[in-house]
Amino acid sequence: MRAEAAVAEAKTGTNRAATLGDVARRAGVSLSTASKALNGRGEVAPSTRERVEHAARELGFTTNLVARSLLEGKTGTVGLLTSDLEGRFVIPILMGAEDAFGAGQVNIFLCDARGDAIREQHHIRALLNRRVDGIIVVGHKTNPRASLGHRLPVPVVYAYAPSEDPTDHSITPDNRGGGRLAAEHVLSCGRTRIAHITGDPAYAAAVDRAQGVSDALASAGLKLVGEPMFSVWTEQWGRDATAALLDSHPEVDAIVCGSDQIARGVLDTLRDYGRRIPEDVAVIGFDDWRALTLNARPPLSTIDPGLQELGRMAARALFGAIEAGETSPGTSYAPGRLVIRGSTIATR
Amino acid sequence: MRAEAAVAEAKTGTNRAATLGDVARRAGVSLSTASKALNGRGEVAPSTRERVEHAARELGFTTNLVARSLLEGKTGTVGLLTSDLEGRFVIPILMGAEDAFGAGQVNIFLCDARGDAIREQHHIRALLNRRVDGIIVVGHKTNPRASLGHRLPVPVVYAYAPSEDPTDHSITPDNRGGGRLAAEHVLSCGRTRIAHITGDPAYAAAVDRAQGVSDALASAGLKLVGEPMFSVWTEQWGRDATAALLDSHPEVDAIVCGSDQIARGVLDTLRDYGRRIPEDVAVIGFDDWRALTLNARPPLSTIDPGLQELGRMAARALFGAIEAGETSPGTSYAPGRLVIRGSTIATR
DNA sequence: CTGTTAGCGCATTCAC
DNA sequence: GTGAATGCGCTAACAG
Repeated sequence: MRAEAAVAEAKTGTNRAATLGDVARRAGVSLSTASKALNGRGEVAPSTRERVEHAARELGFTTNLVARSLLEGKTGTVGLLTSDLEGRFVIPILMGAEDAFGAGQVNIFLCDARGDAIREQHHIRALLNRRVDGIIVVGHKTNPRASLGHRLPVPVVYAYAPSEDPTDHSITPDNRGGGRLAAEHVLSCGRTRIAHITGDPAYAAAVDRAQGVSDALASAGLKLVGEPMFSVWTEQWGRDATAALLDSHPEVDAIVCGSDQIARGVLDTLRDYGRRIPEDVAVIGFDDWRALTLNARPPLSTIDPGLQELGRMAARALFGAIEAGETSPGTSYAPGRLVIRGSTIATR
Repeated sequence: MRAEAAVAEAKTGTNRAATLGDVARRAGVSLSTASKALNGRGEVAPSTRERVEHAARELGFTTNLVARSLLEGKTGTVGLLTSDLEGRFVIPILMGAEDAFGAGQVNIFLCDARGDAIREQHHIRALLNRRVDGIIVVGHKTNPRASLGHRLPVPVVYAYAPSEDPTDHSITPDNRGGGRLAAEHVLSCGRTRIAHITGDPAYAAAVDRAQGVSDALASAGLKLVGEPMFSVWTEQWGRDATAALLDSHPEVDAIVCGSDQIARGVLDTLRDYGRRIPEDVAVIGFDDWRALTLNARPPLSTIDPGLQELGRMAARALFGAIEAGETSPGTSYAPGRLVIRGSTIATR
């Protein structure tokens, strides 16, 4: 028998956890008085409250939220449905949501659909059967995704990947703004011959960031050196693309990258070709993936997409929707933030 | 009013979700018959079962697990308490646990204590109040951690970081075995002048892996070139350590690294010094952090610590303990796996 | 101020 | 085969 069970048995005469009834009996009051005393509702004589609290402490009583949930019709839980946990984007969002909720006594059910629609449906069913108060759907790309529809009995907020349905509430990173920030930064460093190497054009993130870069250059009356170079999100591509770029446009003095991984590859090839960073060529990444940026040579300037804040925003939006009984439609954008390191401004 | 509420109202005459009572009424049977019909318990006439199922479908009835939990005294939920979500170790473990449980209709509450003991206590309280059936505690280092004690009313399994208390049930990576695997591999490649560069000696993982490396060399009648080099878990240290190593022991023909990050730094310095990899020096990492290993030049051989499997083991252990009513004491080790890539065996 | 009563939604006896 | 009654643990009216 587990130790606690023994304790409970010794104290209550049974081997189950103490209930409010046990507390009431021990304190010599009724159930409802005990309830009021512990929850601070209604008028209870200070002396009784004290007695009840004492009894509760002695029995190790903790209120059964399952029972309370059944009664109140709200559970104080939400589901977080992700399509791939492996992706590193989900985690900061999850952390943000966790801490926005954490304060408010909400607990999160985590479900990973592994990118499979069937499994997603299955999880939604399970969450609804558990009577979660709301659901956050986190995608792994910023491309709009299918809506869960409006037939669900609880509010839904879409994070990272916005819903295709504009009447849903979505929160997604401001990639276009982030691209603009990156380009404006290298412009402000006096660079004028700027190239852009980025990832898979099937990702909205790649396209949006590239657009932001173009916007910034256009505002400065400039154009990109060559065309934006789209391919895959890897260091390898960063290396290869840079070699090609130096061949065709040796005059380049800054490279804005679509991701930190690509930027790492870019740095490698620049070194191999004897270009000094940032003196000859400035490099800036995107994502602020610390494991990559902090250890680069030199440390990589980048755009922090603010995912944790995005998670907080999602949690707050969902919370508001739960209170209000419905979500407000529309897409919000989580702002990115420029992080300057040695790859754009020389350290000394 | 949300769409679903409207639906429910149209169908049941109220704006709440359909209950078993609604189904029973609509099917013209009693509550208990409806229950039996839907759960396949007891003897129910095929025709009435059909009628009940039909009614349930029409009303969009889904059984309320909160009510069932209250009744059965089990919730089918478990808590996963982690001390830092940022660390990349937690995620695969979480995934493993999710999928081991997923099949069995168990849902996971995720809690991040951010490495703070107060917050940890707070989360434990919350989880117990929600009447989880068990808890998995995931640490971010493999150093033994404080036990939650045996006074909890539910079983606890410790994953990654084992409990200090040997009567708890813990599952942790076999780092010593992993170190051995790594060293045996480079030995099998014909290397004999082997060095070890690794991370923070305050981490049991560093010490255990180093021990495994020594074990393997000793079995082969060899000794490490120089002493194991301990410092921090960064690429920067990998680079610096390698430079020092090549200075003091230019004859080195293999470097076993304590992590993939360190290995990446090692590769960089070897290149800078003109050593060919793997012809002149073989390099092997640890962790199989794909973002780092696959994009290294050449791709990095490494040890996959099997964290997802560790997560599954933890989930199964917890599940067993829940059924049995108590955990079996002891520490199990999740085995690592050698992953061979181009940094130890030349590709062609 | 305190106690009695009535459910929340469901599964399970036990009679019929 | 089916249904009425009971209770899981709790809170919220109400009555005393």
